[in-house]
Amino acid sequence: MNIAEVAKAAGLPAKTIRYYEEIGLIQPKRSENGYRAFATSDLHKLAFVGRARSLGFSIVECRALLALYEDRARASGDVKALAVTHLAQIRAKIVELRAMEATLADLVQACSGDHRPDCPILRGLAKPD
Amino acid sequence: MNIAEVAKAAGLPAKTIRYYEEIGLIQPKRSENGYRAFATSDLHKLAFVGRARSLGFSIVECRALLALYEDRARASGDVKALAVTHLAQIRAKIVELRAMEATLADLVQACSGDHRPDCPILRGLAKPD
DNA sequence: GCTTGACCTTCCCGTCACTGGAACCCCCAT
DNA sequence: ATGGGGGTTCCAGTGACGGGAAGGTCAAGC
Repeated sequence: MNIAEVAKAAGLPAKTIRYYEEIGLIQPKRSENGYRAFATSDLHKLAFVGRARSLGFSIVECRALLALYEDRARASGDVKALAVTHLAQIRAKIVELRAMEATLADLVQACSGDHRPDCPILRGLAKPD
Repeated sequence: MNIAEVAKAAGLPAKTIRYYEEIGLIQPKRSENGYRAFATSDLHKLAFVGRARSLGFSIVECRALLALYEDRARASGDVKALAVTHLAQIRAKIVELRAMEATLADLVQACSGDHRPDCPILRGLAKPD
């Protein structure tokens, strides 16, 4: 398979696939003409990484997950530990965003939003309270 | 005021303040010895930007907010429009993260997390379902 | 056989908002 | 004079790509 076909099948841009090769996530063979020649296993890995990325795992985490995926002697506890840590990060981020949302929603709600210059949003940003 | 004092008062690292000067958010004067000499108005702007950043506004948005903050003839509607747009982005991000959280929590919940290799998390990442 | 256009390659720069570090200058106290 | 704690500039790196240039390759149509 050439890169465009794999890109379509894995749902990733070709640029991203080249990048993943560059950082060593996959090692596709090369045809005589220099084109990347992807095996089915490469496609599986790319789809795997794509899904992990869409769940917010970093590239470093994806690399670890991929290693576990490839390791038939893995312990599921190792996978779960990674996932649990990442889940905690997601939840922390949600808490952070919800705090921003609450503050901002209050400010927006207090602002008349007309042509006059008086603005509770700017006042809120200008003063610590 | 020198940079360390302003950094403490504004709650920003000195490095960040230098960066904000570099990109033109502030224009502190210079003392004869070449040190930055911050006015009270510089401190206010930095604190303002710091709070806007902590609400997730990008630097570009902060620049716009700062311009409105400085403009006595502003319309509060312009400020509100910026804030509303940003609020929508925050909410979209929360929705995205909650979807990740739900999927990941399901996978984690299904995984025994022991020494055995069978792992629903890896299976979930490997297959589109 | 030649051209055209779609594909592929590498390489380099830009993104965003900083952060770390090197190398050097300035000021004050001992 | 020396030491330490400021300050300064400049350069490189972060994460995960994306855009675009310059050029090689392939299949189809004329």
